[in-house]
Amino acid sequence: MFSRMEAGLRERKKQRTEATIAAAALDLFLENGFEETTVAEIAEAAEVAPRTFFAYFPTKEDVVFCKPHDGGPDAVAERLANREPGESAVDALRAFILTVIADPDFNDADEARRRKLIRETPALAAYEISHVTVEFQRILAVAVADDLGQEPDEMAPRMVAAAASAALRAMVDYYADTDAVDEIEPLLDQAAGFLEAGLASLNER
Amino acid sequence: MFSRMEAGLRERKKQRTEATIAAAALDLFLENGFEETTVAEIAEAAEVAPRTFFAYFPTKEDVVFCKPHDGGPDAVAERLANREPGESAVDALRAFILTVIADPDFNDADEARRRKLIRETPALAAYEISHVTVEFQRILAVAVADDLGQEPDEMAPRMVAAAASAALRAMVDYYADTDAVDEIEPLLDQAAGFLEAGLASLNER
DNA sequence: GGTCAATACTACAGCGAGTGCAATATTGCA
DNA sequence: TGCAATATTGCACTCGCTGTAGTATTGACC
Repeated sequence: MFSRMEAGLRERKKQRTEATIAAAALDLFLENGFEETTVAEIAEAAEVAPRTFFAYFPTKEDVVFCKPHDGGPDAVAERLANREPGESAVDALRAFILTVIADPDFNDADEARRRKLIRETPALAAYEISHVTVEFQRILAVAVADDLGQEPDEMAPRMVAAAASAALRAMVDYYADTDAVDEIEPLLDQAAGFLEAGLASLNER
Repeated sequence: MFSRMEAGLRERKKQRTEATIAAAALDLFLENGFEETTVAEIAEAAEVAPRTFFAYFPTKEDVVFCKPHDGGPDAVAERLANREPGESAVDALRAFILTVIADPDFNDADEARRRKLIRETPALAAYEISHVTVEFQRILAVAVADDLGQEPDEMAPRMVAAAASAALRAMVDYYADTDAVDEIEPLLDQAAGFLEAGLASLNER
């Protein structure tokens, strides 16, 4: 009755079903491609009715972005919110990214293939850029606004957050394109320096 | 026979049909919303068969982005390519934007409603961000690479281009949100300053 | 252990976007 | 006028996704 049951059988089974569907979907996507895989096929592989897929995931795209790992929005937000008083938002972000890419989960082979799939599938790239990125910008804007002593909905924080988000994305893409001929840390330093310098210019007014 | 006929009757009629479909679509979108409007309805309004719609536009979204006006990709590319030797890419971009927003076409009421529709329709915003923006970044990267004496596919130009694109988008969104309580020119100056300062930091290495 | 309500699952019917294909109408040119 | 190119259409189909209503499972309480 109380909704605060630690883990009812029902709840656990739902989670297992969700995980099964997600795993089946990812397998098929990686094997045959995202567009080439049909929801009916995923359902069959997961041994559920096609209709059930949509009880767990609102769209076919969502199943690729349901992972709570690799520094989801909440993790960044927390790291930025709890940063040391002297630490700038950009520094905190830089530090956070370093911890994320050092995480074994991030360097996992399946995780790498998943990111590759997203990058190479227009529909997934579009989804990520217009869902994940927007949320990311909102979080960044809050931290930057704090640094600047402004509100998050003012021009400067939003602009810096947008630029930072785009710069990081460009960095990741570059890293992926060049297949790690460069190390990522200097790239990150460049990006951080770029942002800090821009921020300083905004502060000078 | 030669494809260099100035304007065959056939060609002109095709253009007219395309314009008719686009106009009918825009009208319906603005009246009833993008999602609420069906391709069948558009076709009916334009007096063509539903199938014909897809002979002119690959998707329902494309019909919103077929305008050659408001500084399409080619116009920016040309302005950046033909800039004065002393003029930086960011300066040229800044100047270009000023001419665009001064253009009567840009301040046209229908054009404003079209941009509003795009901003407020998730599917259209996603389309724009993942088609228009990507192209825009490519163009910017070329110009920035020129300034930096690097290749367009290197890290710094791509990052700056991505940041610039995002910063400008943030600026436009801010401008739209606040409904022009601020003037746009100071905002543009802020954005340009931000980018120049960041660029300088990349150059110092 | 049996009963009952909540809820997870499923089948079915249907909508809208988008495509391939073959038939038909229109157009430009000889 | 007649012919070839091409524009337009109708049709049948796939796929993502939704509403609805019926069935099965589950957990709590007796």
